[in-house]
Amino acid sequence: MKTPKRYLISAALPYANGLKHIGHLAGAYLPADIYVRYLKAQKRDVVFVCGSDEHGTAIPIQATKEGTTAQAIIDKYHPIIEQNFKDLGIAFDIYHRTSDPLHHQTASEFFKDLESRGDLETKTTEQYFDQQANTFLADRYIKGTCPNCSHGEAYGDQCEKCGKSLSPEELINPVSTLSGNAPIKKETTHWYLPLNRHEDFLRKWLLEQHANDWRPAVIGQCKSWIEGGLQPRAVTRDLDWGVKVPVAGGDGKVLYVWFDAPIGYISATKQWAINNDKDWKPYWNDPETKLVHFIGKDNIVFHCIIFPVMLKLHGNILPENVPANEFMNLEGDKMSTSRGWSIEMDDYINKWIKKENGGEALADCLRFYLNAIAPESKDSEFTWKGFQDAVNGELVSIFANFVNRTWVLMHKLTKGKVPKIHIEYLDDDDNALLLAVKETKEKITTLLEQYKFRDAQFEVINLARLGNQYMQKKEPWILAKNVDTDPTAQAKIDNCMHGCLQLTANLAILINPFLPFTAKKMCHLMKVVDRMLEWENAGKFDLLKVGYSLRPPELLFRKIEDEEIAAELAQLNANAAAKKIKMETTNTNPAASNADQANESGIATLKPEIVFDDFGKIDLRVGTIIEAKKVEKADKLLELLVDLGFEQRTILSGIAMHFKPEDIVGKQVTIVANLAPRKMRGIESKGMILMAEDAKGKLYFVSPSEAIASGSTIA
RNA sequence: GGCGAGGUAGCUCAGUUGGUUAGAGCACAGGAUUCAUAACCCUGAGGUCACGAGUUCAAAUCUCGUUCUCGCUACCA
Repeated sequence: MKTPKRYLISAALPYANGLKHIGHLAGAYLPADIYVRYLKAQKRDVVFVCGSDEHGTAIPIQATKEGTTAQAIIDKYHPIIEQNFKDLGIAFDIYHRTSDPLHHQTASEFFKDLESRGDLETKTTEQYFDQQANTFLADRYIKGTCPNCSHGEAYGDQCEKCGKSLSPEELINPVSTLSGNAPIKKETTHWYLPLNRHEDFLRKWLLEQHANDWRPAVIGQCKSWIEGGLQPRAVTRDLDWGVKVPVAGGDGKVLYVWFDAPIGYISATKQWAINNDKDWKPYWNDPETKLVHFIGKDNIVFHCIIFPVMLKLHGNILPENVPANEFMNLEGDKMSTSRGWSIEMDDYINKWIKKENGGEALADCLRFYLNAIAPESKDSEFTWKGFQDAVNGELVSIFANFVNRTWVLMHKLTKGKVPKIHIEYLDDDDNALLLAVKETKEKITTLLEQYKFRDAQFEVINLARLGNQYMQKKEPWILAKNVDTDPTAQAKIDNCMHGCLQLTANLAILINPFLPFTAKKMCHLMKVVDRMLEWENAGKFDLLKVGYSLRPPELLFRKIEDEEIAAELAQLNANAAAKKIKMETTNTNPAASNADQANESGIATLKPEIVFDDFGKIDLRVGTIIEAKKVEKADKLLELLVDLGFEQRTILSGIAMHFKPEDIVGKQVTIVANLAPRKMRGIESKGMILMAEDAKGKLYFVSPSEAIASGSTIA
């Protein structure tokens, strides 16, 4: 394979609305960092970009909630996240932010370019509008009951309780978070990216060219999208937080956050170029540049479908690969910051690294374990016990112990110096060791080029294991007892120690992409400069010069104690319990903890007052369910035949998860009889059945207290 | 409901185009050793490859069906 002229490596822009957890780290940042460190050791021309994603609707919402400004929020989290990455050895060449003027300018120009060439369409649709606040409501500004889990405070784009992605239309009882009023629908015009125009391109590029060299999950997901029929996607929103739409008619509108965020990779590159007096253009325009996006699986569609279309239209290069990782779970459950079930990078840093017995070594311990269980092909699971086992059992016992016993022996048996080689006593074991180092280097190189970081790291540990075996076989501590009687003993000791020392130097080079702090410390022990860590030096056995005296032994890592693990587990459970109580007391479902006062804070904010005439428009009737069956290909819909006395109608209701069809036949219910018909799943529904819902999401029919004639009016 | 990815030893995972007794690490058991952070080294035990059919001389691998987990997506008037 031809070596690319240069590389542009990106890691997903973290959203600057809070702390990021180790799942994020394992998903995108750590693999990206390993790859970049490897490339740099290969002396390749590479730029590693990242930055805070600071737009989107969640941030101003959060600001309102916390009584502060959007700017204050991003100004709070941007530096923390940036520092967290630094503390964990994630070495971006630039950590930029999308609120920077340079980014606004870059994103603006990008949009204008596409718009001027007719690559965007405009479309007028109805969107939720808050009359009191006189503004359109972005997804995040609408709250309501989650249709999936019945959580009372789901947002228009996602329910934070069950994590389901939503659209505002799906919410039950939508309410504006600005005024507390129910929103109305109003027309608005937006720009769209017509993905449907690029189906052929995507098919060819993804499904033909990259069918075999991209990860199956990535290709599978893309295929699913393409086969499902590509739709134009809105690229603007009615909002005032973000990059202003820079063309006529764009007043009061900003670029949709997903449109502007990936452009952040480009503006970050520009900023890097300015800082380093370089030209950014080849990194995004020259086909000889290899572009790789590191992301989590939730980002696949944006990076593999939408952004590539944007790049193609704008005349940029396309990603060579998008090695998306799956998710990392924690102790048997999904990681979630809002539920308190996660390990924040910031917490880990404060608890483990910035402690007396911590330090950079503990950063490498986390890197080691996260990479060892990286969810490269399927979801994986972080357990504190697993962390302890991996660190104590492999990193300390195999790797660090080899280095330590080498150092101790070297000081005991060869005066703390690199001994000379006695060629006449070299044997097959010595040759095998050298050969193994060379082979391992090749293996690791191949694995890294294939984004198989977990396997690559395993090979390094294996090489250290081989070192232990080599030393065990040579037994220099036994030979040392015979130095006086056996004239060859010292020579054999020298050869063994020489081999072990050169192996250590090689281990430092090979472990460097994964555990940079450790590699640095090993350089310190060996008294060599960092340049020794260049990849081309791996496989050489003359890295440490004969006669050179090295530093006294020093442990690379400490062991993780049982009590520390127990404390973390206790903390995790305490956090989750605390968050749970908080959620239950602050959200709309007090009944979960106090069933007697179910309406303490109300299921939803009271809707705005209406006049009697408004009410009079609604024709409520008593109906009797005479038939009920499940709608095919729908999980939640029941098709009901309801007798209204004067006629029988088909009414669809989303209650299939709560009631079995046979159990509700004969039930009398309240019907909105004059609601406009609506087609769902191909069946027309003429009316609506009223349901009451309790705090736990359980549904109840609203029925007359005694049997009454079907069709009776309700007022 | 549709689509995608998974289900392999107690745990975490490998298994290339179907080819002898299905691999590794951890954990476990036994042995050996003491230079080393009770570390290392050797040996061992362990799996109906989710389940059921089919294709084949031969299936963890290919086909179909069933089932479970995760993700995306549709349905809630």
